[in-house]
Amino acid sequence: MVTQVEVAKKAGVSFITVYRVLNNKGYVKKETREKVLKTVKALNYYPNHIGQALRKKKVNTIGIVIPEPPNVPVHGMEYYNMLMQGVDRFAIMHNYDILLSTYKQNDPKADYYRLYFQRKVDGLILFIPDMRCLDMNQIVKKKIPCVIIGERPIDHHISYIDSENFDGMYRVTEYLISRGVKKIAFIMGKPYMRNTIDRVNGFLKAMEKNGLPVPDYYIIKGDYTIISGITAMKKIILYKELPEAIICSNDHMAMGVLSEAKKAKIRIPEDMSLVGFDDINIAALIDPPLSTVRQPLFDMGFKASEILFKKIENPLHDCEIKVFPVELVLRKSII
Amino acid sequence: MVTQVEVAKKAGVSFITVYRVLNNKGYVKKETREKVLKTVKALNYYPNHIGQALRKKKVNTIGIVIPEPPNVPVHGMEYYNMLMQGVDRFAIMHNYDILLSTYKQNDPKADYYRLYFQRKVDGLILFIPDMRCLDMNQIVKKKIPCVIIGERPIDHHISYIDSENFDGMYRVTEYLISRGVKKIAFIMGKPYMRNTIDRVNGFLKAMEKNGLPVPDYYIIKGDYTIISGITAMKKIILYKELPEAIICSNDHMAMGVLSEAKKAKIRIPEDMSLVGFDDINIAALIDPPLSTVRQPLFDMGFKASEILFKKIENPLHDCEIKVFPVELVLRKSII
DNA sequence: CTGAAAGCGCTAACAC
DNA sequence: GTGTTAGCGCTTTCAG
Repeated sequence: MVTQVEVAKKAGVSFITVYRVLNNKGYVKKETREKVLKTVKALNYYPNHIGQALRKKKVNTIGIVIPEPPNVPVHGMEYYNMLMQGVDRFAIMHNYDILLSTYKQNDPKADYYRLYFQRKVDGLILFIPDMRCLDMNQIVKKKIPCVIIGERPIDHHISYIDSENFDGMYRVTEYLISRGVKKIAFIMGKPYMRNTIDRVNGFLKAMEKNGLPVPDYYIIKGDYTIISGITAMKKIILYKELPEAIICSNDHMAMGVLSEAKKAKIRIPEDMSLVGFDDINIAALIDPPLSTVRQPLFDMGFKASEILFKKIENPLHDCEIKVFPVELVLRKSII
Repeated sequence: MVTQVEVAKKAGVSFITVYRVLNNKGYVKKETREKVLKTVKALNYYPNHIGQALRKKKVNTIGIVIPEPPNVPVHGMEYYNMLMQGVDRFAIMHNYDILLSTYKQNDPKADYYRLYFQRKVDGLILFIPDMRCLDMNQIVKKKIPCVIIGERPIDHHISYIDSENFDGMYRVTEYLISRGVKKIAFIMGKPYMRNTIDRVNGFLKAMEKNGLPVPDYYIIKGDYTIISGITAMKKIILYKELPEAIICSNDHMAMGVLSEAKKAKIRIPEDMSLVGFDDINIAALIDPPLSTVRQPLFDMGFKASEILFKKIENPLHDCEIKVFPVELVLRKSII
């Protein structure tokens, strides 16, 4: 392995000079500097990150904690990728790398903080953590630099990023109503997730405000997977009367509904309007293109990265909370 | 930060005893062992990975090198995710973590090996690297533990994983021919990629073997993006006569073709059959569901991880090459 | 302008 | 059974 010392030997100087040249610290004679740089190139020397890290107590690495890919039914991998892009972009700009850590969903033994305690990372970004299993006290007690995306811890000493789930559903429901739609069914996501609650409440609020009744059987359970959309639609088809619209808590379930509707020769949007949430890439490509609510995922990831970065560089930095606005994306699945 | 020494102090032993307990090395009295374990728990001590790494010259981390997500037109993020799942599964089983590194496509200055030279990782898996910019001599000269997925270096001292691209296209073409289809157009991927060449050759071989002519204008350029599928289809529509089938080098382009076909009121499969490659998740969900060729992506990632692991644990381990068979997935887009 | 020496947390060879 | 000591590659303080 090529070390400072080796470079120094070859260049006929002491290792400290090598250090100074590479870190622009202290004065080094021009010729010496050039000689050093030449040997660095010649030997293909890279500063050993482990040595640096041990000394500086900083590894310049961010940990992203994410459910195991096979169990990513929540919004699909695409959702996570978009967030990750944002995180990565900011991280690269500030010389951080990204370490990936997956955990099994609903596993009470999942060790969300391992990478931090091991000092493999300087801080963590948790993507939609399973709040039933996450011990959030640790974050505060152990002062773990940490940002949560997609959930909202009650503890006000924890930074998080989310989007206006309530508002998005509220607005898209209002839009449907403005188009004359009255009988609207709603398919929910996993019941223990905060965004599930917010989304259904946004829907209910809009209905209530417009004096529209929502019978119990118009609120159908789901779990964010395509298959749960299919199941829900099967149930709905059995109703005496089709709703005029179905709003789904995410795009995946809307796709399940759509495929089941096609089987049953129910035309979208002629017979029934359909709405999703998230605006995953496929949403624009299916037939008919899906109306949905877009979250600024890239920006959310980017911001999370930024907050975490500040916290790492300055542990006294206050925790930050940022809730991003969402955007209605109206496509042909709505009359 | 909690260190071995602190644990030792609290437990009233020397740090080496702590080390022994945690690593099951040498003999430690039962009572001492228990006392140590208790303090480890009490203090929430985790061995500092950086200290270990410096000493053992091993970071237990695998680097995955991947094009920047925004520029992942090749097969879409989904493709990479599936590979990643496989890599991750094996890695976790052997106590490795995964560090992500992105590079800009077609950037001659992209530093593919940085993470390794910095000792942030013990080895690298390159996902479909841009062979125009990759200096492969380095892998051999610097003995970088490395596995390439989706490309085939000519140098026989480099491990790689790929799938039977030629065979897949050959078989799917033969299948079409067996269904009575004769006039088949083919949309190519990026010209500098090995799998592009293999796929088009598989197609040509099947056509040739069956004595079917392929006029030049039936081989259309593309670059694996949806948009290039759209462009290609626009061109095809202008032909005097529609081909009886279009085979695309990947599913994304097939989706582009499909959406353009719908606009032009060309029915799939009644007016024209359509075939993709990869079997990304959406393929089964679009209308009509897309016939395609599936690569065992998870297994490919898993195997890559395994080969890399062997190479890291034993640098003398021979390089390995594994080409996975593919599977025809016949759906309704074919007559 | 350049260098010597100490120490980050851990492991491993060697004493007691 | 338990402890001492040296050293991994780097940074930093203090000398010259």
